[in-house]
Order: sequence, then C-alpha cells, then structure tokens
Amino acid sequence: MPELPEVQTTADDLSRKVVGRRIVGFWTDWPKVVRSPSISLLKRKIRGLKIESVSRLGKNVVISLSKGYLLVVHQKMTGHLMVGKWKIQRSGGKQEAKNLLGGSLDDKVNQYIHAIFHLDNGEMVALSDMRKFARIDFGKKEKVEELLGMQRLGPDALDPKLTSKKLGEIMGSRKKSIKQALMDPAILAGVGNIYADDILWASRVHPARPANSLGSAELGKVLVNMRKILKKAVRLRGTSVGDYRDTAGEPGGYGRKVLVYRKTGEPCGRCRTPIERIVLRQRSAHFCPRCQKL
DNA sequence: CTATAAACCTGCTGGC
DNA sequence: TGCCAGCAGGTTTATA
Repeated sequence: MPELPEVQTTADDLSRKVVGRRIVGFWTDWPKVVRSPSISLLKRKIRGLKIESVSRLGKNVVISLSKGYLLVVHQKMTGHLMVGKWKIQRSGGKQEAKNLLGGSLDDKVNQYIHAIFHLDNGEMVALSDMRKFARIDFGKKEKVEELLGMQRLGPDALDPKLTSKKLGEIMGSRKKSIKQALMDPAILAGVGNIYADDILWASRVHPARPANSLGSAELGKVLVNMRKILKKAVRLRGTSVGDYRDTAGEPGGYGRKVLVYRKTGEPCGRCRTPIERIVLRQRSAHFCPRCQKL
C-alpha cells in the first residue's frame, strides 16, 4: 500500500527516468481511472507535452508538464507507476500487458496494468493497479490544484514548517482517535495504516487515545518519530507489506524494519509483551498494551 | 461544522 | 476439493 515513503520513491524514480521526455499517447482499459477530464480530452491535450518535473504532495504523484499542465496520480491501495516497455495483447475478452524489457517487471504485476503513458523514446509509464482504486487527474495547473484543494489536504507529514505547536493546533480540536487523525488526509497528508502504527508505538501512545488528549510532550514525540520513521522508510525505498513495487517492479526495504504493523502476538521490541490488534473505525491497529496505555 | 458508514474493487484466507 | 463470507485499506461521497 503506497503511503508517503512509497509515493516519494515513485516520484524520485520518475524524476530520474522520465523528466525531459515528451508524452506521445495514452491508453487505458479502465475508463474510471481518469477522474478528470474526459479520456478523449486527456488523450488530445496531453500529446506532445514535455515532462518538466515530478514531485509528491501527500500521497499524490504530481507531474508538471509543459504549457502549464499538471498530471496528478493517486495510487490509492494497490496502484504503482512503473517505467518500461510493454506490449498489450488481447486473447478472448482478456487483455494482457507483456513486458518487453525483462527484469523484475513480471507477469504478476503486468496483468494489472490499466493505463499507459507512451513516451517519445519508446518507453512507457504504466499504472498497474489490481484493485482499480487509483485515479488520474489532468488539466491546467490552476484547475488541478483547485481539484487537489477540494480534498482539503492537511499539511504534508514531512513539511519542514510543521512544528509541534502547529501539530497541537491541528490535533487540539479533534475528538477522534490520534490514529484516525494521523491517517486523515484532511488533517495530515501522507501517513497511512502501516506508519501510523509504527509512529504511535515509537511514541508510546495508545492508538485509541482521543487526539485532543495528547499533551505537548507527547505530540512532540509523535512529530519527531513521524519524521524519523518516514525518512528512514524513504531511504529504504518504502514498504512492501502489500504489493507495492517501485518503478522498476522491485519491492521496498522497510518491510523488514516494521515495528508493530501486522505483528499481532509477536513480542514488543521493547518489553516483549505480545503485540495486540484492535479495530478502530473498521481499520486494524496494532500496539503494545504495556508500552502504550490508554 | 463534525463524525460515521458505505462504496469503490479484487485477490487471498479460513471455515465448513 | 470447492464454495463463499469476510478481510484488506485510501479516499470520496452520502448520511446523520
């Protein structure tokens, strides 16, 4: 599941691999993947635009194009962008993307390719997404930014301007649990289930604590651990607990470093107490019942 | 305004 | 072995 570190890895890879290239075509077999505008408009307007830069905002991959256009991809749960060369084959009602470059871009990933941007050097940027939740927005910079603004995105989790005072302001009025608040993109952008559990474990804060019940010292710890853990995960090129892959189809390295996520019953790394799992608003949360008191 | 639930999807797991 | 309910989770949309 791509969270901030996975999306950062994707954006960095794309920066290295496709900046300077021109987009010459677009293909999809899943019309819903394009949220805005219409597919025909996207196909017509994107042709010939040059990729100028790639960055990340929250969990969005933001691709700046020439002539003031912007392409925003949200990979949601199982989506990942890859760079390579594929051939789309149709057999019966099924179509299959076959990788022509070899390497780690195996068939398991390729069979879920639902959108392809063709580049002027013959390479492609492909969006593989088993569960078809990913979404693409395209348009003039102002228009897409307005669209992103509609999400009322909170500050980015790695925004250097985010102080513990500001975090206190954001959390102080929230009655929902600290874990839900950390994961709510309208409050804070970039943190998902895996890192939220690890950040709270490192901060010794119980995930079900109301956000507005945390003291300033606790919020300070949450901020420090959030930065430490997210930056470490970026260095390790993300987590592959689910089926996240980088743009070359390789898994991330944080998976082996996960502290508590999906470690129910395993000993806590600090006190050996078995890790517990609870359900918070239909989502699982993992924590140490001894280190993280309510 | 806040908060919650359902919807979007499909592969995998576990129970029978 | 096969079927099927239930689970996984980021975000949007609908509802209270």
